[in-house]
Amino acid sequence: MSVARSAEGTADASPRRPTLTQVAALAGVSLKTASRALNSEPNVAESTGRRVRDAADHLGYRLNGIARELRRGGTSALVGLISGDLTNPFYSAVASGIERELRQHGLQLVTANNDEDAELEHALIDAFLERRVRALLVVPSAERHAYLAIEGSHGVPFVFLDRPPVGVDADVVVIDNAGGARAAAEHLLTRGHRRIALVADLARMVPQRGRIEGFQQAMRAAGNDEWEPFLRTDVHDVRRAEQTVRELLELDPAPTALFTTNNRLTTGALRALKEHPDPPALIGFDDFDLAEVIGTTVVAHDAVAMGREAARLAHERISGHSGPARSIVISTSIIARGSGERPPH
Amino acid sequence: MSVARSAEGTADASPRRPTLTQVAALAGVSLKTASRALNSEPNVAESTGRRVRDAADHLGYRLNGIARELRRGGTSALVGLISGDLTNPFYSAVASGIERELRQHGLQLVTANNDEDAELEHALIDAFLERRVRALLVVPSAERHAYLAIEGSHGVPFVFLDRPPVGVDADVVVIDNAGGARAAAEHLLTRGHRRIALVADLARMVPQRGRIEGFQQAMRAAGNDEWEPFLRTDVHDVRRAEQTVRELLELDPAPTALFTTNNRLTTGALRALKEHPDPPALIGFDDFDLAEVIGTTVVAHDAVAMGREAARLAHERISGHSGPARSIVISTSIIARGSGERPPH
DNA sequence: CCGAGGGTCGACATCGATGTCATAATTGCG
DNA sequence: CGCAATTATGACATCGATGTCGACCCTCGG
Repeated sequence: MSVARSAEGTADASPRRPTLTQVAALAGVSLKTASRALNSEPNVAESTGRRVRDAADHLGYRLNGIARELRRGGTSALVGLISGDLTNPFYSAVASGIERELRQHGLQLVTANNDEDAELEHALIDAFLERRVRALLVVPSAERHAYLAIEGSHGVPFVFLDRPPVGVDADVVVIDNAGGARAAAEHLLTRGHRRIALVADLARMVPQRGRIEGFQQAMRAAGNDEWEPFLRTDVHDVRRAEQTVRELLELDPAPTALFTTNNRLTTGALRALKEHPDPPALIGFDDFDLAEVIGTTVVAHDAVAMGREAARLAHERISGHSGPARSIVISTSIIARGSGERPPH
Repeated sequence: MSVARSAEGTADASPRRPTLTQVAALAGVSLKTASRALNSEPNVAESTGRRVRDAADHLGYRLNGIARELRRGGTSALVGLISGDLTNPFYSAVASGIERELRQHGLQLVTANNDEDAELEHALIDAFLERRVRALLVVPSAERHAYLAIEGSHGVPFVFLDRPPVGVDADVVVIDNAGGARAAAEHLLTRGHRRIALVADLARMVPQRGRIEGFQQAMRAAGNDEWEPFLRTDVHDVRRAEQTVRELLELDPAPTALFTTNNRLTTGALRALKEHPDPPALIGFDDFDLAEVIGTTVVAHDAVAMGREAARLAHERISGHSGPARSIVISTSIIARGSGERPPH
């Protein structure tokens, strides 16, 4: 798989954009003086400055940021983000947090979707590095990132979000997956549930593993093994989640509670439970807009803050901070809204 | 308000990234030959090519896209998107559609949030133009865009989404707002509703006006004026929507149906109706993930397609298409899920 | 009246790549 | 075998801006 390195393009019957040289010519000054005037540098006569600015306005001149960046050291003011599809509210919340934080530092966000494909992700990283991004934020799909090792030494800071990198030492911001899952499990155990179904996404993904393991720990600590027949992993989309939950509820005995390990799976579960006469208790990982309306108990966390923190780490590195890789953990909290408090039956 | 033009930055104890000159030196060839080898141009001896590639690998060389772009005509492979906050699923769906389409053409998406502020929007547009984006996609907040007129003549294509530009002639992709609203109104009228509340966002925004007017038209056509006391506009956030709906329901007589003109307002309405014993009928503009679960009737449209179409138009312009401004209308459809089919009482 | 110092301004090199054109080495063909 | 065509390579200009440095003019103090 390859990412096109340059856009195709033909066009250009359109007039070329004026350059600083043309502005200077029109104003009757040298290139350098025009540059000084437009950048408000000192030692430009008042009248000269005005002539240059008038000429620039007249021509519709706009500085060429590419040329400036090249001269200034071949590095742009862009920060790249590689994540999954933005229609997933988790990713868009992260992107939003990043964008806001970057803007405060005069940096701009470039986004790309890795389609959860490791090869595409690698190609996108290459493309971003060629584009000389100042930093790269990645919600990785790839299993290994050893190929990035050399990058660190060349000074492009990487920050990983949600999933730690494998084979590289880099800053990372993750959610307290195990803690959140443990809390959810205990929430259900406390209310007397024993047959608790765990519906999880791809077990190869680290956050999912964390949630599964946190849940297991809590069960073990409570001496409960009745949940084990109800473990379902590698459920990756809404449809399959719905189907999986339907099947779980037809078992005999059926589970009296469900824990779904991300927003997609929770959506699927809600569809399956929609017209159920006597629904099991439900807790979902990831909060969502209408959870309050539906009355869904969730393990909430602040995805926007996650993006913000990642951008902050990146900015610190850009500004010269060097030191060992740092790790930030975003805490979780249970928000009880009813579904998680239904008793077993 | 101003957008920083270049990132601050100090850093740089880190080794500088190797240049093509260094690769060439290590391989013992000229700069140009190294360039040819790495770009797989013809007329490079097999052995020379290998030496150059080895040298490049050895140094961890990566092409400087900024320099290349400058040489290639001072224009990048970036396309800018300026919209509202990505945590709003409408904007993130649009962004997702854009990103997917652009990627197919080797273009990359740069996003910025205008915070629904016209001045910031203007500054962002300036910043993007300096960065020499190939095209700019805008979900505008600003009331006027006449200041862009000169840009068109300099060849940076603009595409406006959701809201048509004012004072400029440019491609645009909009939703069939009036049609969707009319359909919603008729849907309710057909079921016998007369006292129908209209809860709308800022009336100064064109899409909102379209929805309000479509609704009004349908009411007029049906000879119904009983809805007029229940018109509420300029409700801009979830909290106020919830409050507004609560107030509406306390009126005597109360409306028997509600039409909310975007996803935020629908969310607010759903909160207000949450524990209502005898809720009014409800139709919301914009579909959402859990609408099916909650049973909310909506005026749906395809926001991802909207982004895709906008990106397509932009790409056509980039590729040389010139011609009059085009306008694409995204159609809407009512998805009946129960809430909109409740009878009056 | 002269030299120092500061204010204006311009010539030229430079960032890192690619395009053009010239040159040397090789091959091809009659 | 000799001359044209082809291949392989390099020198140099170039994209559009900014940094360096020096030239010039003016004012001011001694």
